[in-house]
Amino acid sequence: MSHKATNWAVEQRGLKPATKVVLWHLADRHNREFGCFPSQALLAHDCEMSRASLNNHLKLLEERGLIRRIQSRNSRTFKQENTRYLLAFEDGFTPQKHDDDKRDAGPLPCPETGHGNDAEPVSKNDEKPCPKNDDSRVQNLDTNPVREPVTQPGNAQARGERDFEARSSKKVEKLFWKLVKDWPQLHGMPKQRARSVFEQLSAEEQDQAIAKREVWLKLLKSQGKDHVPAPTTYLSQKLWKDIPADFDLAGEQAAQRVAAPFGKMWGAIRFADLMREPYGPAPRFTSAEERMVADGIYQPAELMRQKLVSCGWPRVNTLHERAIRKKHGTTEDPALAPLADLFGQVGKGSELWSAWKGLHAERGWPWFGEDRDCPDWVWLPDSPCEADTYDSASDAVRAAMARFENQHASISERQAAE
DNA sequence: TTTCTCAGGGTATACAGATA
DNA sequence: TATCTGTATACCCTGAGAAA
Repeated sequence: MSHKATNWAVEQRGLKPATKVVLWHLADRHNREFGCFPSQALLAHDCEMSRASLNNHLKLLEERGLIRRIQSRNSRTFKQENTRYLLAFEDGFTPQKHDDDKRDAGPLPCPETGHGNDAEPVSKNDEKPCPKNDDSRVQNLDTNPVREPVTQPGNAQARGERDFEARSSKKVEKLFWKLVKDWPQLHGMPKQRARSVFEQLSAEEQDQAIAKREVWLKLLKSQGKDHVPAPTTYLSQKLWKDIPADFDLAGEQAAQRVAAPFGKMWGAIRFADLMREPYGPAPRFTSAEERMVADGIYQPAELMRQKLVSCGWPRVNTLHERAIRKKHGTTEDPALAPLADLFGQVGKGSELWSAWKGLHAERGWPWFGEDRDCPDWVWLPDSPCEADTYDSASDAVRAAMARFENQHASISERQAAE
């Protein structure tokens, strides 16, 4: 998550609430180093809307010039990959041109100008779809350009033949097998194409590809990615060049270690976030909710409280989501290590478990324990004394929380002083 | 070897409910 | 009552992998 991105998204004005939710979740998925590549299924789940609705909002955002979609295909398999979403605050962003731009689309929504141009209806219902529409991939299927697989790097000619003439084919073969040996998920797969691409690289690039392989694999792991691209992709796209300059094995171990889901460090990061005041998008009542409040079905304070639980701490919700749906953890924060030491395991369904659930409800915090995929044992703050020395599980939980809060406060003070 | 299903991406259309 | 909005469904592409 990038705070710059989410802050930027929150500041945008003149968008429909649902569209803003989509923008906010896109920003939430944005990574400063690697950009924004969420699948539509994930985004739709995040935004609690169907994929079709999501696409409508994405289109609106694109028309507003707030995002730009860049589709890509795997150079080896031609399979469509996750679309990259460029956000308008990113360096080098240029909005996608649309036919709609020919009309006066009005000012872009921004903090300075306030609302955009409302003179035109948002609905496009009166614009009948046209088979000639260039924007429609459905209507132009037969003309969709299909790129041939990348078999030669684009700069091969410019580089000249000198580099790979300098190495004997035997040496190149030896180096190639060194590279692909033990490559994850490659057992039994044909490697001729990868070798062909490898041979096209300069000697220097071949050495770099081999030298950077392990660091690149660690980088993928630290990003929580299950899939490891094939050697062909690694070589043809020269993916080792995407490794951030400050990312190395030592650094990765120190700063990029992944905190296991529901573990001590994961819990410390989660509770540290809950120590903040709610910071998600300000909840608003829908018109239906306003009517229910007016009819006395809901108390406004209670309804607002429920909404805060679901959107007050977006990072915590993302942690839950990733942990439960994908079994992914999060990047460790070494500064919180002392907090992680305060944690102990709590069994699902135990008295302590119920007490923790109660404390979450009391404080209006999101709780993850109801999900059926939640593990049977989860690390939660431990009480200073044995649990049976307290009058009740609730007292033990309060004591554990108090100790955590004290420790968290001193860490925050120390960080502020530094 | 062929066929089918799935998963990734997208748009078009009809419909129901909400709103002005 | 017309218009807007969100959703479901249908349809299209690609390649991978399983089954026949």
